[in-house]
Amino acid sequence: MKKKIAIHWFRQDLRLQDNPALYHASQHQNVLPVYILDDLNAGENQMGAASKLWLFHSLSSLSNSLNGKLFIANGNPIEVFQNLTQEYEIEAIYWNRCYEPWRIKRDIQIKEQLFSIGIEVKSFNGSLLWEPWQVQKKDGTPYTVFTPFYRKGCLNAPAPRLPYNLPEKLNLCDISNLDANIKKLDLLPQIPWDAEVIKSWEIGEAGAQKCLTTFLEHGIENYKEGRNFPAQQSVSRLSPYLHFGEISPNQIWSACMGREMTDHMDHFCSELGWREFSHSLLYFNPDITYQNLQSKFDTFPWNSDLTLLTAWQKGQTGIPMVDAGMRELWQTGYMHNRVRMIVGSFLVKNLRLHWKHGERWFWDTLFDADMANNAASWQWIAGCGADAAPYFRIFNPVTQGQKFDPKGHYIRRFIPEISALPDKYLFAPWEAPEHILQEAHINLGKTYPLPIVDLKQSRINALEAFKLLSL
DNA sequence: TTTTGAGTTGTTCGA
DNA sequence: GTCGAACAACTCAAA
Repeated sequence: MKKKIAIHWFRQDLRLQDNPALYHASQHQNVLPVYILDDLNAGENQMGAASKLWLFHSLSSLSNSLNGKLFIANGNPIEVFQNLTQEYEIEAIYWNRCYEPWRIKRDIQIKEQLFSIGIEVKSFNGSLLWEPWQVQKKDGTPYTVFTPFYRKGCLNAPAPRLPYNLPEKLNLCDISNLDANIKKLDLLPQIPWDAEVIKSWEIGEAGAQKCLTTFLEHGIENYKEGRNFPAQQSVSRLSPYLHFGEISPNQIWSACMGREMTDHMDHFCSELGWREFSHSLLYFNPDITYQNLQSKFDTFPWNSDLTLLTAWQKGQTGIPMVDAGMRELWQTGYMHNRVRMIVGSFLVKNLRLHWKHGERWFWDTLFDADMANNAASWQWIAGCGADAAPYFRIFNPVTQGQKFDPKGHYIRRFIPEISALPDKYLFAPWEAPEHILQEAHINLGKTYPLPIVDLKQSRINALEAFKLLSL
């Protein structure tokens, strides 16, 4: 006699708490939790190296929480399910919805095919505060500007649901040939660069909860201003956990609503609103990962000098604030939000390289790489995205450094070779007199690069090029 | 249909 | 050093 089984398909919801699909699946007699690495359908969108590393540890953590009873597979999900249905009596498959275009397309097909062989599929919202189709303008079309999207659209819509409790019972299947070996997914890098990078993170559901608690106890009190200073501990760093679903936005939202509503809290909540906005943009414009949202940018004269790109990627541009950011990314799999804007503006406007190069690099190196956030944010900084701001907003990495890293803690942490420079020259070493450089043991062009581009001239050039677009 | 107010995050220059 | 203006013009969203 075969046991009746419901599958919970884990995707971007690697948690047990507040997991709507898992909660409902748990009401079946037996639950088989499954994770499938699907590089096949992902194609060009398959996870980058940093994401895969995070996933490895996140799955290990999840598998532990499930007493090792997580079924792991590598391949085409429909084939995995077909194989499982041949061996076991699968009653239903549960999952929480994903919103990347390729996943939507795939999931629709899977749902149809499973339906045709008599298996029920139930999907839930486990990743967004509001479904994209729930937040629309009065005329039924999607918002394209953040502020009305969030203030009018989201905040006037029904409040986000409260978090689900843990399933009261969860009878995990003891299937005989359970393949729970995460190693076979080949997620870890060939060259072992990972040990150092994951040091600053506690990956998994418990780590996500700690991260939230720490932020609400220490970071939120000065969030509105403090979030601009990369050397301060004022941002939540919840983004990778949110991407993989080790925590849900509803858990965060609900924790925020349970506290005093200050300006700081309001600002933090609006950042969750930005996440919703990015997902809405991607949902209604599925090609924003490669297509300018504003088509007038299609004729923009991008630079094609890829040696500049390499210097940017390696944190060797000779402009400390930019290099510090790029090295933080490489060394930690993360970059502070303020610095993301600085390095992004620099790539697109000063080096005038296509935003797509930045999008791809971030996709490969960020732990929190997320298709919606990444594409929407790169288009935003490039000026071709959903942005009401003027084209002449070009960040000056020197000014930004002086303003937001005034003591140079951030720069010195990531660029030790110039750490002996006095603050006055730290942000623009090329302006330092020779004797100051000598005292700091710096030989520009040898121990630290000369700037690969003239900030002032490249700004003027970019303004010219952008002006031509609006003609 | 027309009108109105407003739009994440900046920089530079000159008083 | 500090402050306000200029940098342009457009489109969005709602009344």
